[in-house]
Amino acid sequence: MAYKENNLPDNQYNSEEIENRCIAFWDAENIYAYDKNASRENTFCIDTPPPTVSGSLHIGHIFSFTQTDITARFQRMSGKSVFYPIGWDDNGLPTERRVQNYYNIACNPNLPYDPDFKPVHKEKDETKRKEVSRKNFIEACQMLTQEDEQIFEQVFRRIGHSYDWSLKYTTISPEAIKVSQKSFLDLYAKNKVVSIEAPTMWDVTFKSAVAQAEVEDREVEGFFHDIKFQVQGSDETFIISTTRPELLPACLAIVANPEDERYKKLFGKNAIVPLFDISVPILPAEHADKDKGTGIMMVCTFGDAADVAWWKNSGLPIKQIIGIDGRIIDVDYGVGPFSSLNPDKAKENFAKIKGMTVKQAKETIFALLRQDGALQGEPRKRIHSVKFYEKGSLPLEFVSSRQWFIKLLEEKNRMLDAGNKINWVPEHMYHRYEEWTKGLNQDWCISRQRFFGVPFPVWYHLDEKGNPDYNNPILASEKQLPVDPMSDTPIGFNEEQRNKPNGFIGDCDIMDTWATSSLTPQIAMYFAPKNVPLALPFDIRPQAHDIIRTWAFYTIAKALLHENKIPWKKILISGFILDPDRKKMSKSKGNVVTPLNLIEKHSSDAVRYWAAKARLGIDTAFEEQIMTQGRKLVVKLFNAAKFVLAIVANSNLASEKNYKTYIKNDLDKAWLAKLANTAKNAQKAFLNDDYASALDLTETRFWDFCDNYLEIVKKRAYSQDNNSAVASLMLSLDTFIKLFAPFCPFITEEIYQIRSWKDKQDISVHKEAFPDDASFENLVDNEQLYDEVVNIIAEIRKAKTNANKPLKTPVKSLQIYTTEAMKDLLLKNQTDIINVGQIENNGIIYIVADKLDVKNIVLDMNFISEKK
RNA sequence: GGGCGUGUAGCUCAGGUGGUUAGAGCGUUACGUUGACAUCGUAAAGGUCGCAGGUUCGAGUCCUGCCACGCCCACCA
Repeated sequence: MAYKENNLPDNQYNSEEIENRCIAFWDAENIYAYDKNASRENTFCIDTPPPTVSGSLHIGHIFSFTQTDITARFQRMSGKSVFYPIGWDDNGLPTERRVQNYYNIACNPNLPYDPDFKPVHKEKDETKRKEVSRKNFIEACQMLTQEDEQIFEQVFRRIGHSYDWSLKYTTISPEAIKVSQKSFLDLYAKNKVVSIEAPTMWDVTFKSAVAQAEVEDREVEGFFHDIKFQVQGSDETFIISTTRPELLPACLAIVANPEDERYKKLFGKNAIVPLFDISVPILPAEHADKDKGTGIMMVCTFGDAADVAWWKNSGLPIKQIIGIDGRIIDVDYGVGPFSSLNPDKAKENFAKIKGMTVKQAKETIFALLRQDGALQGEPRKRIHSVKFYEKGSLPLEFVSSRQWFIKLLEEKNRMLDAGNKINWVPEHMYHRYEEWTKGLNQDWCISRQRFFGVPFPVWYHLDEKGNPDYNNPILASEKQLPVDPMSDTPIGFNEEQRNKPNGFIGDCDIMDTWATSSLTPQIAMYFAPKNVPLALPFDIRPQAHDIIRTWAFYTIAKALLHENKIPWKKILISGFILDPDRKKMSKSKGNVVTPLNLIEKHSSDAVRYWAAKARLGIDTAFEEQIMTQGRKLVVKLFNAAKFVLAIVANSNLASEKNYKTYIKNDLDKAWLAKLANTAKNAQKAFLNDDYASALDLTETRFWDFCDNYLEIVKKRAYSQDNNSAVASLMLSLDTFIKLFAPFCPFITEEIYQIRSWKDKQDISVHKEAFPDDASFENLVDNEQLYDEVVNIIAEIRKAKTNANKPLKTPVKSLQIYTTEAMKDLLLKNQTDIINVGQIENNGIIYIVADKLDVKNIVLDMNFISEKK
């Protein structure tokens, strides 16, 4: 397709027009298509982060994704076939939460499917959420994510990311589900995944298990309650300080440090739990700290991870009183673990908290303790940190349930090895990975009691009484994938046998979203054309540092367990965008500076410039002024190009493709030597993953071009003998648009397309080779000449400015001190100096010296600018 | 408590292997507008390079200690 009807430069820079033109052109010409015929060595594979589609795009996304795009574009210009897929991570809890709020619905898996239900967006709906079936809920999730994904795609296209959109995937797509389920089956076959019933960290709001990596600590206000316990069969008492009095009925035992003299005498005896009169043993335990609280504590099922750890070795029964919804469940005080010495009293007190939330139960128990006289003094306030699910609002509880776990604890050393083989940029980010891996203390819980995600490809036999046999799951065969055990039937059964004795049930859980996202390289390859030379390890994984312990860690784990390989050779860690107060930028403020607003205000190229200015791994404060600076650069590029094109149009070389042969002038060659150096250094910086330096170098040289070189050759370019100057300007412009192309793909493409010396082979600047030494062969010489001329001109300008005179004020005379060798060269090329400095005939006196100096500049003080 | 990072001009940031008067952009001030410039250019002011020691002929750069800030992890009755 033709890039533009009329290839003349526009009068003014119009970012939106150029952006729309480029996007349509790139799309039509498939500029960024992955070349499947390239060999693996000639392919650059990127494991792109699939953004979570659960709301709006944040400026932080634009920041880091653009940095990756710059790298991709450089690699493409270096001759690589770039495998640059994009996907949307749409499965998982964030999506469910957004869907619940957006449509004001909630999933109730017990309801039947309603084919007529259509979700409608509800703005600030205060009414109770409408309950819908699992299938209706999943459909609502699909509907909203598709809408969100279109918006994401528009923004990513507008900012000029060079993905191959034909490789687009979503993590909830049947194909991704297939890859993810296959991964599960492979791990099962390798005995790396198990289902066990055990106390697990549990979010009561989302009613789901969570993994260690999704947990964060938060400082909350709590109260120490001092509670008096009586030793059974004696008058002795002791005080326990606890922040969780509501767990009193779940108390299993009392423990103190074995070395604690105060309590040694109690070991072997029993204590009476107040209010419930349950007799519990008093035991020594290493994890009890003499100096904390009163030195003696209760172990409950389950107050925290220490309780879980201790319980595992204790042989004592579980007393679970907190249900999956965070409310107190019913228990029997007559028999079993809750047996009370005074069942009526226990039942009466327990009835008062049954069904309550943890918070309500805490208050009720507090009041009961006070009434009972077991409470000593007033509760004491304390700030302590408590574990939360990162997306939750209530503290995590430990709830015993059956969950699938990937056995990562036994892989710690191999995980450390694998991490070590990967090149971390910046290097110190490896420490985060290392520390997290070393500190791992639980296997990876991958089951979630949610709905919108990848189902486990698993069913269970039901025995004659209808009880499931979890130890011998029925696995889907690979040919069946993707499979939903809640609607698909296992091989060898018919649907009639579902939920019937001697029949089967489906596993109703779904997988942790990371269980699928950790397969992004495999998913991307699955979506690629068949029989292409793609394989692990990919070349790079770009990502931010907050998800090293999740995305990076889990992806490394999967590649290791499945293929015994590292997933990528290099991981590039981007920094964060911070608020001006240096906190991580909040979503609320993100509303003010949405990516699209910024693009419209400053242009895509300018926003990209802003992203490119930041170094990898470094958090930076958001500063919009950098986009303003970027826009100035883009406008300058546009204007300089227009100027050069106008000069070329008036020359003999207007459509001369082989213009380079006309470059003969010493000063032009000296300038080109500077430019060639810049290209070489920019390339070096790129190869070092330092795109920011590449931009700095290019930008500096470009302003030098505008401020100095263009001014120097202007007169000569308009003169009769102008071929060398014009050709040099052509080469300079061609070089600059290639150097800037990875950063500013729009303006550079625009200039590339409207050049008069473009021919049929010139498809796109983004298909051109990045400038190297060969581009300047035999065209560079004596760069020192250029430096000297620029210095001389600077001195002349300074003299004029200091005299408060216009720059076109004529110079009557000046003395140039320079070396013997340079003197001849300057003399030979002095026309340019005379032109730009407005120096009168025979005004320059050369004096041989050790180094350059300019002295005794005499201005024509009678000169008056015409305008005044 | 452990680990990592950062601290350079009013602001945002650059400153391989230690080497002459420490840089850029923005902002401020003054002047100008030269054949492209929704402007652009020229120039000026502005820094005890967090603090204190040490190594060295020489330290923003290397070493030690301290301070401040940020992030990650662990503990948390």
